[in-house]
Amino acid sequence: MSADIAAIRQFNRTVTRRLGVLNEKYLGRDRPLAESRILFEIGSKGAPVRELRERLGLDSGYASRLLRALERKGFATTASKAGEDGRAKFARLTRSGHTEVRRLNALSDDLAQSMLEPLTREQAARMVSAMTEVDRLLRASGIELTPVDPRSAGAQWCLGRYFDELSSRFPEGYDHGADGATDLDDFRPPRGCFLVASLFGGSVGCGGIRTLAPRMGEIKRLWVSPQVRGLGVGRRLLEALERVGRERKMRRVRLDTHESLTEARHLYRSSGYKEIAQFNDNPYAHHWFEKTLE
Amino acid sequence: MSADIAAIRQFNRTVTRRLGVLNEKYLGRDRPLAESRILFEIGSKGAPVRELRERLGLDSGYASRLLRALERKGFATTASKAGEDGRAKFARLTRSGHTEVRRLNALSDDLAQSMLEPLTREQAARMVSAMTEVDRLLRASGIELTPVDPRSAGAQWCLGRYFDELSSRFPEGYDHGADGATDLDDFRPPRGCFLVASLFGGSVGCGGIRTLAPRMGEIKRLWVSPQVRGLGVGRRLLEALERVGRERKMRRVRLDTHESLTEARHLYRSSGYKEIAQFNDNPYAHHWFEKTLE
DNA sequence: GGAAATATCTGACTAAAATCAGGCAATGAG
DNA sequence: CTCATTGCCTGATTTTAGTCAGATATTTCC
Repeated sequence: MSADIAAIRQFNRTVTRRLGVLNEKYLGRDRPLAESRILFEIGSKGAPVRELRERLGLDSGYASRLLRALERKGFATTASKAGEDGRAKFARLTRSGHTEVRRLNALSDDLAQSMLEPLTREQAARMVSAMTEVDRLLRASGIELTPVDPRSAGAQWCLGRYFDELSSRFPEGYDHGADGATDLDDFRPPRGCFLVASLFGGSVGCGGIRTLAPRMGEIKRLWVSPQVRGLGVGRRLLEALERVGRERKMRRVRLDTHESLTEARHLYRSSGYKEIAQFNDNPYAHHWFEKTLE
Repeated sequence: MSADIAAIRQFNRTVTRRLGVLNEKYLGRDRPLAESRILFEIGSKGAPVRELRERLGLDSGYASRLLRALERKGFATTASKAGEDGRAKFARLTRSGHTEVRRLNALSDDLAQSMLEPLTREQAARMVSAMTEVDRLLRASGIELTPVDPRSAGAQWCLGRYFDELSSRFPEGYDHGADGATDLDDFRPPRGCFLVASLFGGSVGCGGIRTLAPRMGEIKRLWVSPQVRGLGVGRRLLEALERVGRERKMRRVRLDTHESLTEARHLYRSSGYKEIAQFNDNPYAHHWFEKTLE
């Protein structure tokens, strides 16, 4: 275990030295690195200022200043989107901003190339596959679960994605209205809890637990963003929700699922859930599960 | 290939975001990060100021300032070592500097721990082994070969290590004097060339080529530091020296080696060298090789 | 011994990164 | 309609990082 920690520290040292040097050399050449980073984050489709700040971990004043600098240089514009919250602003790249991002992308490619160059073909292949693995697992380990109000922006965003996905995966489609009007307040303390999984300031999953009856909980709305599937986020959410249930003195938790959601069914089975008889009249449920909490 | 580059860029993004945040959170809490880094580099045994500067890539003025700051805070002292070059200074930790480094080490361990924590046992094991691999190969790709004067500090340092190693590996020991006084000037242009391999500002390997006769070169002093063995540095040095030979219009290169240096012999064979009859009277040589340059 | 080179230090300076307090406009709850 | 909140902006200010041109002391080369 302590050998693991030594290995991670060694990795940390090497990587920050090597990437730090290269990043500055390639991307911070004639402009502050923070400006390049924010240009990247805006991306071709633009992004809400709010999100830029969160993703890069910037103070709102500082973020504003950087955007203003980009505006002065003619690389980006920010404006509030018509129809949406007029306070929130949205940053977009201008034409020359796009050009600039392409230039940065080319530099970034050179940077990557320069890391491969000195290696033999075999070493390069091994490095790339190890990097892919580290990237995957580092993202997994960077995901944090936070209890939030189910009406909060993050929770709402996840639920939106979740319902979209149900519509596209259920052969019969999905109508949120028909899904027995679930009261969001059920997922707020003290009757329940709603968790959001987040990575680098963005939401990548959610799940809620509510009280069905005394000592009996129900888990619903368990969703994991496609970009982080296979990293064990679903299981972490499930286990965290069960922990909440235990704290609330629940003895059993139930949940239901649609036939087409096979990964979910697999997750539930392997987490100790047993299939039981139908316990509700959810028109989209085909399987009903229950687990006794220790 | 372009997929490889995309993978590296993704790795770069994830890693700088994740490690950057954690490093600042853990190590830069109440002091500039550069100060923490320099404290680390001084280490428990102390270090020459020169080396600190090189390892961290700092301007001499800036390094001096940082050391002064640490001195003011009572964490380190710098003084010239008695008996050694009076211009060069040596930095040491004070008692409270040691305490501070221990504190930083503990934080660093926590940091590593925090990366493992959210993962399952299996994921953690995979991440650690992938990190070890990335670290190895990133160090390999960070190694640069530079032609230098064989009398330069870097070259001399490597040669010192090299001769030390010969003394400890040859059963009969090694006396540099007996090794047919090789003139260092032979390895300077235009008659020859001396390469040093360096990583993060430190020297980790070397090798030289000189002119034995018109159109005939000899490679000598090929050495790779134990800390970077197995990364292909020896082969890179050898190939670079051959390239120099080609540029100098040499048609063939020769070299000799001691019986006990089996890895070297393996390297030469697999690089296209053929064993030939004894061509010199080096008392420490048992095998003589030659390769025709294309 | 004198000139050139080396190793560090100092002062003056700049740029980048970041924080803080206050301000304004849009929004939402009551 | 009012008032607290939210999202962003501005000006003032600080900290961190880094550069550059000498200054000083020591060593090395001739």
